[in-house]
Amino acid sequence: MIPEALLKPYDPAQNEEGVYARWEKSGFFNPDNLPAQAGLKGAEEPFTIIMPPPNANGSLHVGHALFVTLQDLLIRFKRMRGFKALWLPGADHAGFETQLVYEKKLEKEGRSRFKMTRDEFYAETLAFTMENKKHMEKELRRLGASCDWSREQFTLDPHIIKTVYGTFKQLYEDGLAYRGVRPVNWSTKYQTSLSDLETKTIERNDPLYYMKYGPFTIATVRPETKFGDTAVAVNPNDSRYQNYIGKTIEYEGLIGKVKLQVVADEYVDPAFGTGVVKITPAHDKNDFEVAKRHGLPAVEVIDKFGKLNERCGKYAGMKVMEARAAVVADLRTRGMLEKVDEAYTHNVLVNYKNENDVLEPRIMPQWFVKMRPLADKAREAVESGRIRFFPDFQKKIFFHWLETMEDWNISRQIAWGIAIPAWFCGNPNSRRMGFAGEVVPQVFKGKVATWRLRDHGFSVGDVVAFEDSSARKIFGSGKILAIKKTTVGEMNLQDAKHYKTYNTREELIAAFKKHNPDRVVNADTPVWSYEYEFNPTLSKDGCGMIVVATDTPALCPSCSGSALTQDPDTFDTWFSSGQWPFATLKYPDNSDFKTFYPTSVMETGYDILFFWVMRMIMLGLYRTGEVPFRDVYLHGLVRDAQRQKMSKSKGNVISPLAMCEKYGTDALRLALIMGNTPGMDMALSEDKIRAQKHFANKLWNIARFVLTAVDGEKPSKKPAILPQHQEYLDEFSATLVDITKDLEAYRLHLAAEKLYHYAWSRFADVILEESKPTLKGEDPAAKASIQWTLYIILEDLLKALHPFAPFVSEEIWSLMPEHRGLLMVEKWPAQ
RNA sequence: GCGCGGUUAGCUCAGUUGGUAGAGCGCUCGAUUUACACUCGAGUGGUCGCAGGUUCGAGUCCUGCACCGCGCACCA
Repeated sequence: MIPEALLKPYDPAQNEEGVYARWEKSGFFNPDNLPAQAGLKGAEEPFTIIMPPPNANGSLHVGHALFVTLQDLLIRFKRMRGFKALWLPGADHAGFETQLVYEKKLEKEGRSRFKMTRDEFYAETLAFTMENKKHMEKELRRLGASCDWSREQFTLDPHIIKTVYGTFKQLYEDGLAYRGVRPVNWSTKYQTSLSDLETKTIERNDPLYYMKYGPFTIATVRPETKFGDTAVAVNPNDSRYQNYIGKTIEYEGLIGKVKLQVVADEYVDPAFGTGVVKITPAHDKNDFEVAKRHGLPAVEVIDKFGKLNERCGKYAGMKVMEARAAVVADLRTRGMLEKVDEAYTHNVLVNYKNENDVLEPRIMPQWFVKMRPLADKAREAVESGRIRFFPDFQKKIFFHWLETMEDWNISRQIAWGIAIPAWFCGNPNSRRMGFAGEVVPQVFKGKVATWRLRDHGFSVGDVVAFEDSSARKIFGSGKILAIKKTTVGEMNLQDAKHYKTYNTREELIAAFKKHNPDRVVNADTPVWSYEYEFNPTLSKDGCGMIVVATDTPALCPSCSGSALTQDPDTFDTWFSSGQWPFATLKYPDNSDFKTFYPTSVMETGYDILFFWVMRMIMLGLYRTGEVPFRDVYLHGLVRDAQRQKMSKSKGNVISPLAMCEKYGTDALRLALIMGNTPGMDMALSEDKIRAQKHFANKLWNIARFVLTAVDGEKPSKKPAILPQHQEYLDEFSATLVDITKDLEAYRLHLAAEKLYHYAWSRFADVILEESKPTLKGEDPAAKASIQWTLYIILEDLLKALHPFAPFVSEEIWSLMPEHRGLLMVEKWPAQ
């Protein structure tokens, strides 16, 4: 008998939910339950994919559908090949991004996070996120994700946080995480710093102002920062300005007398503007670098709200653009504005999530992770082939990035995230400096020499904390008595006790170099010498100790038991998600970690190669000593039929769930696989999805035809097979071997296309047609031969198609005679 | 500026190691008591961006150029 269901047309929307429920109920998504059935390898060899946790702040988009399709394809394929296949799902709290989404929601309701307490805001965002997480999980099921829900993780789960804390503590103790005062990308709108990756540059038109600076004219787009100038710079080879180098210029500025040193630096392009640059180290990254090279102080003039501060005289309190207009107007009245180039185009740094949020470079105390040592190991892992990239060319982009990378700012001033496990004794911004000499339990006077810019800005009379050279231990506090500038060449060898006592200048220079390998040190390197009075108990404001711990420490271990204040900042979400592979597997002791790590494949979009993949490689290698995954498969972006980026505002968004309802999940999945080359963007149109719905229907009808041909019975034993039919079987076997090779080599699109063409153009259009006369004919031997052949091919075809079109294949399988088990755990039909 | 891709049929794209140019959609003509009209058959349509080179043979390998896209770094 032919199953009645098969006689009706195929209706994916009606079948799919039931099929998914059967899979989930079977427990086979959990690799621990996989049967050691005949022919399987006993499900012992692991195959692991950690799912990139979708942001739990909205609906799944077609990009999510793509990764679900690709990863589910790989997992189902390996599961059928007998592997202990684990696909571990998760959800991401997505720190800054979710905060933006939630703030937008608040804005619509006429509310603002700045009018809420931090805890209120956190609680509301958490509730919002957990609600979205539920939807998200439902949608993943709708897409057919055969992931192990029993192992699902959320980025704010307590054990994840514990792992993240452990990594941070280790980085801190190894000197790779440090609290530094360096320029960061500051968002005045959202009141947080952002990592370099969270920024983008956009082209903008701003007037270029030519202003008088004493004897010079200087071109700038930011005249309002002039109050933070600490020098002017020229190119050392610029003949026009040779006489000024090293001199100090003096002139009457807008808010009083200005004295600026003239320095020579290669950074200055003599061909641009007038060849003279104002140096504003506190509000420009390049200027900061120049300042570092020449030992110039950094003077902050813009506060965290983007307003000019008290150093700016009558301009204090004005916002940047307002101040710019005022300064320009005043310069003009006083004849200090030479000209204005209105048609000047340059690039400005903005928030990558909001182009209207122009970022302000500011020097702030933040947490940084030293990239160089981690990057070198990551590079080695890829160069040696321990991590492979698919497609291979993506690794060149990866290498290029590793070369140009700067230290990673991992602290965010946002509420929605994992709190940083650092505690300050006293003011978190209390200033610290290196310590000279031995620790002695009594008051004494001494000298310390340092050239690190982070130690700048001290004045006589300041109370500072003294730390050891590893910047981890605080000895006590001191009061600065005098500050003197000198150079390494002029330094008294005994003054440099901070770095030990040296016999020769070469030894001293070598020690400086060792202390900071990133920097060129020679006899001209500027050094500050601080005379101080050290007092181990002097502690007006706590001792300044920073405690990094995985559990909340009680009291400061350094000074006499002062209370500690936790760092109010949170981690960059990528710092925690960078640890996702080993954190989700519960490093280091859980059996999951031991079984499934290193994982097999990391499948994700090339757009987060740097944000995520690179960080996982670096942090995974650092924490576990092993690569987090062996293969990286990078897919491209899904664009619309005209290759335009999909966006709500353009109205060209294809909603994956709507497509599932309309054409079936299999159709959507097939459309996302076929014609999608690894690492390249793809164009997706509704037409393409519709075409794949036709394919699913074709399969349904193939099954109906074959089952009709065998009268609904499985042929009981193999008859003598006619040579022509044997050819059909051999040809199909060869196709399956070919497809298997494609899948193993991540040529997923080719595998799908070959199966499609075999099923449709070969099996249906030729073999089934050719079989018709035999089936109707009078030769029982030939009939038995073709019946057996058709049935076997259909079985294997369904198995091979299952990873690509899991729903329709499983549904047909369930309608086949004598099939009790699930197709998803059948043995793959080729070696 | 540095780096990475792309350029193949009207459109969107495949083409794994060099061996007679492919798919889907579209278009034209035809078929029909059919497993399937969500169908079948036939056809239309390409000097594979340009110029050289290697080779018996190049869409595929090498060199140069052009255009498009992306990433990084950016001139105040």
